[in-house]
Amino acid sequence: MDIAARIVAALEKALQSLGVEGVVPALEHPNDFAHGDYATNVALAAAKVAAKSPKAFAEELVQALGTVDGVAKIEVAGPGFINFYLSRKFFATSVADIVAVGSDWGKTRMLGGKRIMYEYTDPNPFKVFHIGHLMSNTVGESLARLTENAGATVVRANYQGDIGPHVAKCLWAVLREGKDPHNVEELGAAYAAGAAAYETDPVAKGEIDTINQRLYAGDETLKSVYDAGRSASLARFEELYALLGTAFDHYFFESVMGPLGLQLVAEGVQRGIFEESDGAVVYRGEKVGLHTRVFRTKAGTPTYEAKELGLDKTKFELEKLDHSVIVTANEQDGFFKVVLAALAELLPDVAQKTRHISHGMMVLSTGKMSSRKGNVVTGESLIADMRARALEKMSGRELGAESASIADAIAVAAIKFEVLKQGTGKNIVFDPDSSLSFEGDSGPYLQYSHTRALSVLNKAREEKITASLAMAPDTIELLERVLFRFPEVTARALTEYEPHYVTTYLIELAGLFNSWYAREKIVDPLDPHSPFKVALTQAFATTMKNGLWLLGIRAPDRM
RNA sequence: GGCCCCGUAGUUCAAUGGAUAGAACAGGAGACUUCUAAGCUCUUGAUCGAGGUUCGAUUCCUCGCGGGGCCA
Repeated sequence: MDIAARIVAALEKALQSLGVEGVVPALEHPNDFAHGDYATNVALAAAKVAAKSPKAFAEELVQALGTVDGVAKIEVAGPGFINFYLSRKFFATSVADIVAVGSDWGKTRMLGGKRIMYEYTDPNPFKVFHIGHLMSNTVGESLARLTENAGATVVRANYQGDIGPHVAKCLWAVLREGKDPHNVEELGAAYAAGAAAYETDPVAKGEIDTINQRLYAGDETLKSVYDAGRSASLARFEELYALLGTAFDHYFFESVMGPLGLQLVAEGVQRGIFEESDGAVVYRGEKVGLHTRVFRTKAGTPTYEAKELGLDKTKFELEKLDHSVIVTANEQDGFFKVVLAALAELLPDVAQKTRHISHGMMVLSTGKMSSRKGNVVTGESLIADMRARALEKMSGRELGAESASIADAIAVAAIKFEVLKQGTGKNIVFDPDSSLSFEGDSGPYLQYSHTRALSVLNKAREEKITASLAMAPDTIELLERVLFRFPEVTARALTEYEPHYVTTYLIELAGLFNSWYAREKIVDPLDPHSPFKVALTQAFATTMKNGLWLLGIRAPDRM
């Protein structure tokens, strides 16, 4: 039983002894360190039941509590809070645990034995990989790692739109303007041209619609140019996944899901779940408080909705999953509500285990990003910018052959941090001109703190000072008081699908470490506390490294 | 028009219904010639408006205003 559970158990017992029932004691970490390590408001909540003033009741409760192992002091404060101050011994033991557990520090068993699929990133071949995909990848990868951290087996999936109107728009321009389908940049330009023509030129619209039909029909004459464009796009995406630290287990494609979706739609029509309307097939979402969406067009082609049905089913046929999670931007919230409602009627067992998690959008400070307007910030260009700045900053240091790899890690860290520092659902206002920060609250700041700690540990080895908990100073550092909370943070981040709890935690931790580092000489042969300080540094480095891993950010040894 | 999300320092973000609303950036001041200055210390500055629920509201509810998104 961990310390929080011990305190809660003691509180429950004390409440019982005072004859108060039906009040569940909740523990929190006070905002202010002066208020202890844990606090409970249970006395405020129970005062009414006990018919006493909150403060008086809190005093009685503290009397009834007696002592709790690991707690040095219990105090009543403010309007009736009960504050718990943990003991020197507790923290020293905790630091020792972190050092001993190492890379497993922060892991839980919340999802032990479960098999969970995460689908995320979802870029479309024939279109560019833009910062929105970067965002989806960042959020999805972090959630996947948080899930693995809880003991589950995670299956990573990527769903890519290799058929549909966007492909037709691109191919139309490729054929017309003689673009090279092997060249990803030319494909991007072709898509922009096709999309623009589709809106403004009725003739072009007709031609594009025809190409779309031919693609669905498997027209052989389009095959070579289609295949070239598709593989060029996919190869380029693969380079990015490697850089970003994602390795997918499954790749799904819309071209495959189309026929499956049409089957499911046909089945749904027979069962009265879908209905025909004006030649198309729709699902009347109004019956469950939503809106109507089209699942099969008048022309008989499957819509995104139909393909999604096929995809959701396929996932469970392919893998024995306990849950399937789909991560997308929140512009798809409405889409998923309706599709999952239809799925709940069609395949209830699949729908019940499928969950859609959405994140905010990357919003440019200069206006909405659109490939037609040509103001798309691509994943590659953003990473390249950051990499150049990292290299510039590293120029004074001799990092040799590792430089390129370190610069990549820093670039990715800067971007991922920006995404993961805030609540998942919120939009990110991105200013392409003022580039991302390497200073203050930033990914590189976290990495830098970690490398500093490793530097200290290196020096400790040189000076032959080994980590030891024997001589802990009487003063308990704030760093210790925050380090032990790490598993609580990872658990909460997973439960709420909010990686930013990890991010803000790591920022606080790094600040405390850097402050302590500036104040104390850690490696000092003349200081009897030095072995303890080295252990504390080790505990910090371990926590930071594990925490960064959860965010999908590499922790280089040097930078 | 219908539905969904979001409004917190100048800016970008935090805050589990709790105690004095925290950081970072920008601005101002400073220390150190010691394990990486991508750092540290100090400092100026904020809950969109009106009601309601509650012992207590940035947080929950209603209405309004403002921004974003989705659907016809």
